[in-house]
Amino acid sequence: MSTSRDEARPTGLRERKKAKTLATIQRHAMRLFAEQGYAQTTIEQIAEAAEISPSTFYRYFPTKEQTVLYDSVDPELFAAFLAQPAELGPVAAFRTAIAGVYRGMSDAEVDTELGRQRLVLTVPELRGALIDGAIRDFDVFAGVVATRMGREPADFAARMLAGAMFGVLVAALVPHLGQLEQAKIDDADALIQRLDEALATLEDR
Amino acid sequence: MSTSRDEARPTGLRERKKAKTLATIQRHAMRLFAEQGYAQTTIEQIAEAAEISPSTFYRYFPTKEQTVLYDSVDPELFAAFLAQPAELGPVAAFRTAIAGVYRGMSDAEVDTELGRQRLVLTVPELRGALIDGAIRDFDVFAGVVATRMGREPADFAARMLAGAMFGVLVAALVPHLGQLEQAKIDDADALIQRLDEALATLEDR
DNA sequence: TTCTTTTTGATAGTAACTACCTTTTTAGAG
DNA sequence: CTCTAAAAAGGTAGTTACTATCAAAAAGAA
Repeated sequence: MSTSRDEARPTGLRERKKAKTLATIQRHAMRLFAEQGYAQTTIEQIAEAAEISPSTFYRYFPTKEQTVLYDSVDPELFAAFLAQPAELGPVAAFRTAIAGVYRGMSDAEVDTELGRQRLVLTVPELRGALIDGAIRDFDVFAGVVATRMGREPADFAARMLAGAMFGVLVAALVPHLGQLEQAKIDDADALIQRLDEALATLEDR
Repeated sequence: MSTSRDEARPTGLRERKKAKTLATIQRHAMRLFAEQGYAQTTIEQIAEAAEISPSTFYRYFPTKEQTVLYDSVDPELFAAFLAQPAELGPVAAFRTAIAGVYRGMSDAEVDTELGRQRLVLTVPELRGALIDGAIRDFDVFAGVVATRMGREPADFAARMLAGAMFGVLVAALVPHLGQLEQAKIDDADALIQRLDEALATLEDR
Protein backbone atom coordinates (compact mmCIF):
# COMPACT_ATOMS: atom_id res chain seq x y z
CA MET A 1 0.00 0.00 0.00
CA SER A 2 2.58 2.56 1.08
CA THR A 3 2.00 5.65 -1.02
CA SER A 4 -1.39 5.57 -2.63
CA ARG A 5 -0.57 8.40 -4.98
CA ASP A 6 2.37 6.91 -6.87
CA GLU A 7 0.13 4.23 -8.31
CA ALA A 8 -1.12 6.73 -10.84
CA ARG A 9 2.20 7.79 -12.33
CA PRO A 10 4.41 4.85 -13.20
CA THR A 11 7.50 6.98 -13.48
CA GLY A 12 9.46 5.67 -10.53
CA LEU A 13 13.22 5.48 -10.75
CA ARG A 14 13.01 1.73 -10.54
CA GLU A 15 10.55 1.45 -13.38
CA ARG A 16 12.74 3.50 -15.63
CA LYS A 17 15.69 1.26 -14.94
CA LYS A 18 13.65 -1.81 -15.68
CA ALA A 19 12.43 -0.35 -18.93
CA LYS A 20 15.98 0.46 -19.88
CA THR A 21 17.16 -3.06 -19.09
CA LEU A 22 14.35 -4.51 -21.14
CA ALA A 23 15.25 -2.34 -24.10
CA THR A 24 18.92 -3.21 -23.73
CA ILE A 25 18.24 -6.93 -23.77
CA GLN A 26 16.03 -6.59 -26.80
CA ARG A 27 18.53 -4.43 -28.65
CA HIS A 28 21.43 -6.81 -28.10
CA ALA A 29 19.27 -9.80 -28.93
CA MET A 30 18.22 -8.30 -32.24
CA ARG A 31 21.79 -7.36 -33.04
CA LEU A 32 23.07 -10.87 -32.31
CA PHE A 33 20.25 -12.44 -34.28
CA ALA A 34 21.13 -10.29 -37.26
CA GLU A 35 24.84 -11.05 -36.92
CA GLN A 36 24.77 -14.78 -36.24
CA GLY A 37 21.25 -15.93 -36.91
CA TYR A 38 18.43 -16.70 -34.52
CA ALA A 39 19.14 -20.36 -33.78
CA GLN A 40 22.88 -19.77 -33.43
CA THR A 41 22.41 -17.16 -30.74
CA THR A 42 22.07 -18.51 -27.20
CA ILE A 43 20.43 -16.89 -24.23
CA GLU A 44 23.80 -16.93 -22.52
CA GLN A 45 25.24 -14.80 -25.29
CA ILE A 46 22.39 -12.34 -25.10
CA ALA A 47 22.72 -12.11 -21.32
CA GLU A 48 26.44 -11.58 -21.57
CA ALA A 49 26.03 -8.83 -24.17
CA ALA A 50 23.38 -7.10 -22.08
CA GLU A 51 25.54 -7.53 -18.96
CA ILE A 52 22.99 -9.45 -16.97
CA SER A 53 22.70 -13.04 -15.80
CA PRO A 54 20.67 -15.64 -17.68
CA SER A 55 18.31 -15.73 -14.72
CA THR A 56 17.57 -12.08 -15.21
CA PHE A 57 16.94 -12.59 -18.89
CA TYR A 58 14.08 -14.92 -18.05
CA ARG A 59 12.67 -12.37 -15.65
CA TYR A 60 12.26 -9.95 -18.53
CA PHE A 61 11.31 -12.33 -21.32
CA PRO A 62 9.50 -15.62 -20.79
CA THR A 63 10.98 -17.15 -23.93
CA LYS A 64 13.64 -16.47 -26.50
CA GLU A 65 10.92 -15.86 -29.05
CA GLN A 66 9.42 -13.04 -27.05
CA THR A 67 12.61 -11.05 -27.44
CA VAL A 68 11.58 -10.57 -31.04
CA LEU A 69 7.83 -10.69 -30.69
CA TYR A 70 7.55 -8.25 -27.83
CA ASP A 71 6.28 -5.46 -29.96
CA SER A 72 5.28 -1.85 -29.64
CA VAL A 73 3.90 -1.29 -33.13
CA ASP A 74 0.99 -3.71 -33.07
CA PRO A 75 -0.74 -2.09 -30.09
CA GLU A 76 -0.24 1.29 -31.73
CA LEU A 77 -1.80 -0.02 -34.89
CA PHE A 78 -4.78 -1.34 -33.01
CA ALA A 79 -5.21 1.94 -31.17
CA ALA A 80 -5.07 3.83 -34.45
CA PHE A 81 -7.68 1.48 -35.85
CA LEU A 82 -9.95 2.23 -32.93
CA ALA A 83 -9.39 5.94 -33.33
CA GLN A 84 -10.69 6.10 -36.89
CA PRO A 85 -13.96 7.98 -37.47
CA ALA A 86 -17.01 5.80 -37.08
CA GLU A 87 -18.20 6.50 -40.61
CA LEU A 88 -15.37 4.48 -42.11
CA GLY A 89 -15.97 0.79 -42.73
CA PRO A 90 -13.61 -1.64 -41.03
CA VAL A 91 -11.42 -2.24 -44.05
CA ALA A 92 -11.04 1.44 -44.85
CA ALA A 93 -10.38 2.19 -41.19
CA PHE A 94 -7.63 -0.38 -41.05
CA ARG A 95 -6.07 0.89 -44.26
CA THR A 96 -5.97 4.40 -42.87
CA ALA A 97 -4.62 3.19 -39.56
CA ILE A 98 -1.70 1.38 -41.18
CA ALA A 99 -0.71 4.38 -43.24
CA GLY A 100 -1.02 6.69 -40.22
CA VAL A 101 1.12 4.61 -37.91
CA TYR A 102 3.98 4.20 -40.35
CA ARG A 103 3.88 7.85 -41.34
CA GLY A 104 4.22 8.77 -37.66
CA MET A 105 7.42 6.82 -37.24
CA SER A 106 10.96 8.12 -37.62
CA ASP A 107 13.23 6.62 -40.26
CA ALA A 108 15.24 4.81 -37.60
CA GLU A 109 12.11 3.35 -36.06
CA VAL A 110 10.91 2.18 -39.44
CA ASP A 111 14.26 0.53 -40.11
CA THR A 112 14.16 -1.29 -36.80
CA GLU A 113 10.62 -2.42 -37.40
CA LEU A 114 11.36 -3.64 -40.90
CA GLY A 115 14.34 -5.59 -39.62
CA ARG A 116 12.18 -7.15 -36.98
CA GLN A 117 9.58 -8.12 -39.53
CA ARG A 118 12.16 -9.63 -41.83
CA LEU A 119 13.42 -11.77 -38.97
CA VAL A 120 9.96 -12.84 -37.87
CA LEU A 121 8.88 -13.76 -41.37
CA THR A 122 12.08 -15.65 -42.04
CA VAL A 123 12.37 -17.86 -38.97
CA PRO A 124 9.62 -20.51 -38.96
CA GLU A 125 9.51 -20.69 -35.17
CA LEU A 126 8.89 -16.98 -34.90
CA ARG A 127 6.42 -16.92 -37.72
CA GLY A 128 4.32 -19.53 -35.99
CA ALA A 129 4.48 -17.83 -32.63
CA LEU A 130 3.60 -14.46 -34.13
CA ILE A 131 0.54 -15.73 -35.91
CA ASP A 132 -0.54 -17.65 -32.86
CA GLY A 133 -0.29 -14.44 -30.87
CA ALA A 134 -2.45 -12.73 -33.45
CA ILE A 135 -5.03 -15.47 -33.15
CA ARG A 136 -5.11 -14.90 -29.42
CA ASP A 137 -6.02 -11.29 -30.00
CA PHE A 138 -8.37 -12.16 -32.80
CA ASP A 139 -11.51 -12.15 -30.69
CA VAL A 140 -10.94 -8.58 -29.66
CA PHE A 141 -10.23 -7.51 -33.21
CA ALA A 142 -13.30 -9.32 -34.55
CA GLY A 143 -15.40 -7.66 -31.88
CA VAL A 144 -14.23 -4.22 -32.87
CA VAL A 145 -14.88 -4.95 -36.52
CA ALA A 146 -18.38 -6.06 -35.59
CA THR A 147 -19.05 -2.91 -33.62
CA ARG A 148 -17.87 -0.81 -36.52
CA MET A 149 -20.29 -2.68 -38.76
CA GLY A 150 -23.12 -2.00 -36.34
CA ARG A 151 -23.51 -5.61 -35.29
CA GLU A 152 -23.20 -7.45 -32.02
CA PRO A 153 -19.63 -8.42 -31.06
CA ALA A 154 -20.00 -12.12 -31.81
CA ASP A 155 -21.54 -11.62 -35.25
CA PHE A 156 -20.49 -14.33 -37.66
CA ALA A 157 -20.15 -12.20 -40.78
CA ALA A 158 -18.03 -9.69 -38.91
CA ARG A 159 -15.84 -12.48 -37.65
CA MET A 160 -15.40 -13.75 -41.16
CA LEU A 161 -14.50 -10.32 -42.49
CA ALA A 162 -11.93 -9.98 -39.72
CA GLY A 163 -10.58 -13.40 -40.67
CA ALA A 164 -10.36 -12.43 -44.31
CA MET A 165 -8.48 -9.23 -43.40
CA PHE A 166 -6.10 -11.28 -41.32
CA GLY A 167 -5.56 -13.83 -44.08
CA VAL A 168 -5.05 -11.24 -46.76
CA LEU A 169 -2.45 -9.43 -44.70
CA VAL A 170 -0.59 -12.66 -44.00
CA ALA A 171 -0.65 -13.53 -47.68
CA ALA A 172 0.74 -10.11 -48.52
CA LEU A 173 3.44 -10.24 -45.85
CA VAL A 174 4.74 -13.65 -46.76
CA PRO A 175 5.67 -13.02 -50.34
CA HIS A 176 6.45 -16.23 -52.15
CA LEU A 177 8.29 -17.77 -49.30
CA GLY A 178 9.38 -20.60 -51.51
CA GLN A 179 12.38 -18.86 -52.99
CA LEU A 180 11.21 -15.88 -55.00
CA GLU A 181 11.59 -12.23 -54.20
CA GLN A 182 11.97 -11.93 -50.46
CA ALA A 183 13.03 -8.40 -51.12
CA LYS A 184 10.60 -5.70 -52.23
CA ILE A 185 9.80 -4.73 -48.65
CA ASP A 186 12.92 -2.66 -48.30
CA ASP A 187 11.26 0.60 -47.43
CA ALA A 188 8.16 1.48 -45.49
CA ASP A 189 6.38 2.90 -48.52
CA ALA A 190 6.54 -0.41 -50.33
CA LEU A 191 5.27 -2.18 -47.23
CA ILE A 192 2.37 0.20 -46.72
CA GLN A 193 1.40 0.02 -50.35
CA ARG A 194 1.52 -3.76 -50.36
CA LEU A 195 -0.67 -4.03 -47.27
CA ASP A 196 -3.02 -1.39 -48.60
CA GLU A 197 -3.49 -3.22 -51.88
CA ALA A 198 -4.14 -6.41 -49.97
CA LEU A 199 -6.93 -4.87 -47.92
CA ALA A 200 -8.29 -3.08 -50.98
CA THR A 201 -9.13 -6.41 -52.56
CA LEU A 202 -11.66 -6.91 -49.80
CA GLU A 203 -13.42 -3.66 -50.51
CA ASP A 204 -14.41 -4.41 -54.11
CA ARG A 205 -17.63 -6.03 -53.18
CA MET B 1 20.49 -49.81 -57.73
CA SER B 2 19.99 -53.51 -57.00
CA THR B 3 16.63 -54.49 -58.47
CA SER B 4 15.35 -51.90 -60.86
CA ARG B 5 11.84 -53.29 -60.85
CA ASP B 6 10.97 -53.01 -57.16
CA GLU B 7 11.23 -49.26 -57.35
CA ALA B 8 7.77 -49.16 -58.83
CA ARG B 9 5.91 -51.05 -56.13
CA PRO B 10 6.75 -49.85 -52.62
CA THR B 11 5.24 -52.89 -50.94
CA GLY B 12 8.35 -54.52 -49.49
CA LEU B 13 8.16 -56.29 -46.17
CA ARG B 14 10.44 -53.67 -44.70
CA GLU B 15 8.28 -50.81 -45.85
CA ARG B 16 5.21 -52.32 -44.29
CA LYS B 17 6.97 -52.71 -40.97
CA LYS B 18 8.10 -49.11 -41.08
CA ALA B 19 4.60 -47.90 -41.82
CA LYS B 20 3.29 -49.97 -38.93
CA THR B 21 5.90 -48.58 -36.54
CA LEU B 22 5.05 -45.04 -37.60
CA ALA B 23 1.37 -45.62 -37.01
CA THR B 24 2.06 -47.24 -33.64
CA ILE B 25 4.12 -44.31 -32.46
CA GLN B 26 1.49 -41.85 -33.55
CA ARG B 27 -1.32 -43.82 -31.96
CA HIS B 28 0.39 -44.09 -28.59
CA ALA B 29 1.45 -40.45 -28.73
CA MET B 30 -2.10 -39.28 -29.34
CA ARG B 31 -3.38 -41.52 -26.58
CA LEU B 32 -0.85 -40.22 -24.07
CA PHE B 33 -1.51 -36.63 -25.08
CA ALA B 34 -5.20 -37.14 -24.50
CA GLU B 35 -4.61 -38.84 -21.16
CA GLN B 36 -1.94 -36.62 -19.66
CA GLY B 37 -1.76 -33.54 -21.82
CA TYR B 38 0.74 -32.61 -24.51
CA ALA B 39 3.40 -30.90 -22.41
CA GLN B 40 3.22 -33.52 -19.69
CA THR B 41 4.01 -36.33 -22.10
CA THR B 42 7.69 -36.92 -22.77
CA ILE B 43 9.28 -38.54 -25.78
CA GLU B 44 10.63 -41.22 -23.47
CA GLN B 45 7.09 -42.15 -22.45
CA ILE B 46 5.95 -42.32 -26.06
CA ALA B 47 8.93 -44.46 -27.00
CA GLU B 48 8.33 -46.77 -24.08
CA ALA B 49 4.65 -47.15 -24.94
CA ALA B 50 5.47 -47.87 -28.57
CA GLU B 51 8.24 -50.26 -27.49
CA ILE B 52 11.02 -48.51 -29.31
CA SER B 53 14.01 -46.47 -28.20
CA PRO B 54 13.97 -42.68 -28.10
CA SER B 55 16.52 -42.75 -30.90
CA THR B 56 14.08 -44.58 -33.09
CA PHE B 57 11.35 -42.10 -32.29
CA TYR B 58 13.43 -39.34 -33.80
CA ARG B 59 14.03 -41.42 -36.89
CA TYR B 60 10.29 -41.46 -37.53
CA PHE B 61 9.36 -37.96 -36.38
CA PRO B 62 11.72 -34.98 -36.48
CA THR B 63 9.94 -33.26 -33.60
CA LYS B 64 7.37 -33.96 -30.95
CA GLU B 65 4.99 -31.62 -32.75
CA GLN B 66 5.10 -33.66 -35.93
CA THR B 67 3.58 -36.60 -34.11
CA VAL B 68 0.36 -34.63 -34.13
CA LEU B 69 0.82 -32.60 -37.29
CA TYR B 70 1.84 -35.47 -39.53
CA ASP B 71 -1.43 -35.62 -41.29
CA SER B 72 -3.18 -37.62 -43.95
CA VAL B 73 -6.33 -35.54 -44.32
CA ASP B 74 -4.84 -32.29 -45.60
CA PRO B 75 -3.20 -33.85 -48.67
CA GLU B 76 -6.47 -35.64 -49.39
CA LEU B 77 -8.31 -32.36 -49.15
CA PHE B 78 -5.92 -30.70 -51.53
CA ALA B 79 -6.23 -33.55 -54.00
CA ALA B 80 -10.01 -33.35 -53.82
CA PHE B 81 -9.77 -29.61 -54.43
CA LEU B 82 -7.71 -30.24 -57.55
CA ALA B 83 -10.14 -32.87 -58.75
CA GLN B 84 -13.14 -30.57 -58.84
CA PRO B 85 -14.56 -29.73 -62.28
CA ALA B 86 -12.95 -26.71 -63.89
CA GLU B 87 -16.23 -24.82 -64.14
CA LEU B 88 -16.39 -24.33 -60.39
CA GLY B 89 -14.83 -21.21 -58.97
CA PRO B 90 -12.11 -21.69 -56.35
CA VAL B 91 -14.34 -21.09 -53.35
CA ALA B 92 -17.09 -23.39 -54.56
CA ALA B 93 -14.51 -26.03 -55.45
CA PHE B 94 -13.03 -25.90 -51.98
CA ARG B 95 -16.45 -26.10 -50.35
CA THR B 96 -17.27 -29.19 -52.36
CA ALA B 97 -13.87 -30.72 -51.63
CA ILE B 98 -14.29 -30.36 -47.88
CA ALA B 99 -17.71 -31.95 -47.88
CA GLY B 100 -16.52 -34.76 -50.13
CA VAL B 101 -13.49 -35.68 -48.06
CA TYR B 102 -15.35 -35.85 -44.77
CA ARG B 103 -18.21 -37.77 -46.32
CA GLY B 104 -15.72 -40.34 -47.55
CA MET B 105 -14.36 -41.02 -44.08
CA SER B 106 -15.51 -43.71 -41.69
CA ASP B 107 -16.92 -42.74 -38.31
CA ALA B 108 -13.78 -43.91 -36.55
CA GLU B 109 -11.58 -41.91 -38.90
CA VAL B 110 -13.69 -38.82 -38.33
CA ASP B 111 -13.43 -39.27 -34.58
CA THR B 112 -9.67 -39.57 -34.75
CA GLU B 113 -9.42 -36.54 -36.97
CA LEU B 114 -11.65 -34.43 -34.74
CA GLY B 115 -9.59 -35.40 -31.71
CA ARG B 116 -6.46 -34.41 -33.52
CA GLN B 117 -7.96 -31.06 -34.48
CA ARG B 118 -9.09 -30.39 -30.96
CA LEU B 119 -5.56 -31.02 -29.71
CA VAL B 120 -3.96 -28.90 -32.39
CA LEU B 121 -6.29 -25.99 -31.82
CA THR B 122 -5.88 -26.18 -28.06
CA VAL B 123 -2.10 -26.30 -27.68
CA PRO B 124 -0.51 -23.00 -28.71
CA GLU B 125 2.71 -24.64 -29.82
CA LEU B 126 0.86 -26.94 -32.18
CA ARG B 127 -1.42 -24.22 -33.43
CA GLY B 128 1.56 -22.13 -34.42
CA ALA B 129 3.37 -24.97 -36.09
CA LEU B 130 0.26 -26.02 -37.99
CA ILE B 131 -0.37 -22.58 -39.38
CA ASP B 132 3.25 -22.16 -40.28
CA GLY B 133 3.05 -25.41 -42.19
CA ALA B 134 0.02 -24.10 -44.00
CA ILE B 135 1.91 -20.95 -44.94
CA ARG B 136 4.66 -23.08 -46.37
CA ASP B 137 2.17 -24.71 -48.69
CA PHE B 138 0.43 -21.46 -49.40
CA ASP B 139 2.27 -20.71 -52.62
CA VAL B 140 1.11 -23.94 -54.17
CA PHE B 141 -2.44 -23.36 -53.03
CA ALA B 142 -2.47 -19.79 -54.32
CA GLY B 143 -1.11 -21.00 -57.64
CA VAL B 144 -3.91 -23.52 -58.03
CA VAL B 145 -6.49 -20.92 -57.13
CA ALA B 146 -5.01 -18.64 -59.77
CA THR B 147 -5.12 -21.32 -62.43
CA ARG B 148 -8.73 -22.03 -61.60
CA MET B 149 -9.47 -18.34 -62.06
CA GLY B 150 -7.76 -18.38 -65.43
CA ARG B 151 -4.86 -16.21 -64.33
CA GLU B 152 -1.14 -16.69 -64.15
CA PRO B 153 0.09 -18.51 -61.01
CA ALA B 154 1.56 -15.44 -59.34
CA ASP B 155 -1.53 -13.29 -59.85
CA PHE B 156 -2.05 -10.87 -56.97
CA ALA B 157 -5.83 -11.02 -56.78
CA ALA B 158 -5.74 -14.81 -56.76
CA ARG B 159 -3.19 -14.74 -53.99
CA MET B 160 -5.41 -12.45 -51.99
CA LEU B 161 -8.44 -14.65 -52.49
CA ALA B 162 -6.41 -17.64 -51.33
CA GLY B 163 -5.33 -15.63 -48.31
CA ALA B 164 -8.90 -14.67 -47.52
CA MET B 165 -9.99 -18.30 -47.74
CA PHE B 166 -7.18 -19.24 -45.41
CA GLY B 167 -8.07 -16.52 -42.91
CA VAL B 168 -11.75 -17.25 -42.97
CA LEU B 169 -11.13 -20.94 -42.29
CA VAL B 170 -8.82 -20.12 -39.41
CA ALA B 171 -11.38 -17.74 -37.95
CA ALA B 172 -14.02 -20.45 -38.18
CA LEU B 173 -11.80 -23.15 -36.69
CA VAL B 174 -10.66 -21.15 -33.71
CA PRO B 175 -14.02 -20.35 -32.17
CA HIS B 176 -13.72 -17.76 -29.46
CA LEU B 177 -10.54 -19.15 -28.09
CA GLY B 178 -10.79 -16.73 -25.22
CA GLN B 179 -13.10 -18.75 -23.07
CA LEU B 180 -16.40 -19.22 -24.85
CA GLU B 181 -17.77 -22.32 -26.48
CA GLN B 182 -14.87 -24.53 -27.43
CA ALA B 183 -17.43 -27.21 -28.04
CA LYS B 184 -19.81 -27.18 -31.01
CA ILE B 185 -17.36 -29.11 -33.20
CA ASP B 186 -18.31 -32.43 -31.72
CA ASP B 187 -19.40 -34.10 -34.90
CA ALA B 188 -18.21 -33.90 -38.45
CA ASP B 189 -21.44 -32.41 -39.72
CA ALA B 190 -21.09 -29.39 -37.47
CA LEU B 191 -17.49 -28.96 -38.60
CA ILE B 192 -18.33 -29.21 -42.28
CA GLN B 193 -21.20 -26.80 -41.93
CA ARG B 194 -19.09 -24.31 -40.04
CA LEU B 195 -16.32 -24.37 -42.63
CA ASP B 196 -18.83 -24.21 -45.44
CA GLU B 197 -20.50 -21.15 -44.00
CA ALA B 198 -17.13 -19.52 -43.58
CA LEU B 199 -16.22 -19.98 -47.22
CA ALA B 200 -19.70 -18.99 -48.30
CA THR B 201 -19.13 -15.49 -46.95
CA LEU B 202 -16.47 -15.07 -49.62
CA GLU B 203 -18.83 -15.93 -52.43
CA ASP B 204 -21.35 -13.15 -51.87
CA ARG B 205 -19.57 -10.74 -54.08
C1' DT C 1 25.58 -69.63 -44.93
C1' DT C 2 27.94 -65.19 -45.83
C1' DC C 3 28.14 -60.51 -47.16
C1' DT C 4 25.89 -56.06 -47.35
C1' DT C 5 22.64 -52.73 -46.17
C1' DT C 6 19.15 -51.07 -43.43
C1' DT C 7 17.31 -50.37 -39.05
C1' DT C 8 17.80 -49.92 -34.28
C1' DG C 9 19.88 -48.91 -29.79
C1' DA C 10 22.87 -46.66 -26.65
C1' DT C 11 25.89 -42.81 -25.14
C1' DA C 12 27.20 -38.17 -24.74
C1' DG C 13 26.35 -33.48 -25.36
C1' DT C 14 23.81 -28.81 -26.20
C1' DA C 15 20.48 -25.44 -25.02
C1' DA C 16 15.92 -23.78 -23.61
C1' DC C 17 13.44 -23.50 -19.86
C1' DT C 18 11.90 -24.24 -14.51
C1' DA C 19 12.35 -24.18 -9.53
C1' DC C 20 14.55 -22.62 -5.75
C1' DC C 21 17.52 -20.20 -2.89
C1' DT C 22 20.99 -16.62 -1.76
C1' DT C 23 22.95 -12.11 -2.36
C1' DT C 24 22.75 -7.45 -3.61
C1' DT C 25 20.42 -3.21 -4.31
C1' DT C 26 17.06 0.18 -3.49
C1' DA C 27 13.35 2.89 -1.36
C1' DG C 28 11.44 4.68 2.38
C1' DA C 29 10.84 4.99 7.82
C1' DG C 30 12.70 6.36 11.98
C1' DC D 1 22.39 8.66 8.39
C1' DT D 2 20.92 4.20 9.61
C1' DC D 3 18.08 0.50 9.68
C1' DT D 4 14.61 -2.41 7.62
C1' DA D 5 11.73 -4.48 4.25
C1' DA D 6 10.99 -5.34 -0.35
C1' DA D 7 12.42 -5.81 -4.93
C1' DA D 8 15.65 -7.13 -8.17
C1' DA D 9 19.57 -9.83 -9.58
C1' DG D 10 22.63 -13.77 -9.41
C1' DG D 11 23.66 -18.67 -8.79
C1' DT D 12 22.70 -23.79 -8.73
C1' DA D 13 20.55 -27.89 -10.06
C1' DG D 14 17.44 -30.31 -12.71
C1' DT D 15 14.23 -31.54 -16.70
C1' DT D 16 13.47 -32.21 -21.53
C1' DA D 17 13.66 -31.65 -26.50
C1' DC D 18 16.81 -32.43 -29.88
C1' DT D 19 21.67 -33.57 -32.29
C1' DA D 20 25.65 -36.30 -33.40
C1' DT D 21 27.94 -40.38 -33.45
C1' DC D 22 28.95 -45.11 -33.15
C1' DA D 23 28.08 -49.91 -32.22
C1' DA D 24 24.77 -53.85 -32.40
C1' DA D 25 21.13 -56.36 -34.54
C1' DA D 26 18.06 -57.66 -38.18
C1' DA D 27 16.76 -58.35 -42.99
C1' DG D 28 17.64 -59.12 -47.87
C1' DA D 29 20.63 -60.64 -51.65
C1' DA D 30 24.21 -63.69 -53.33
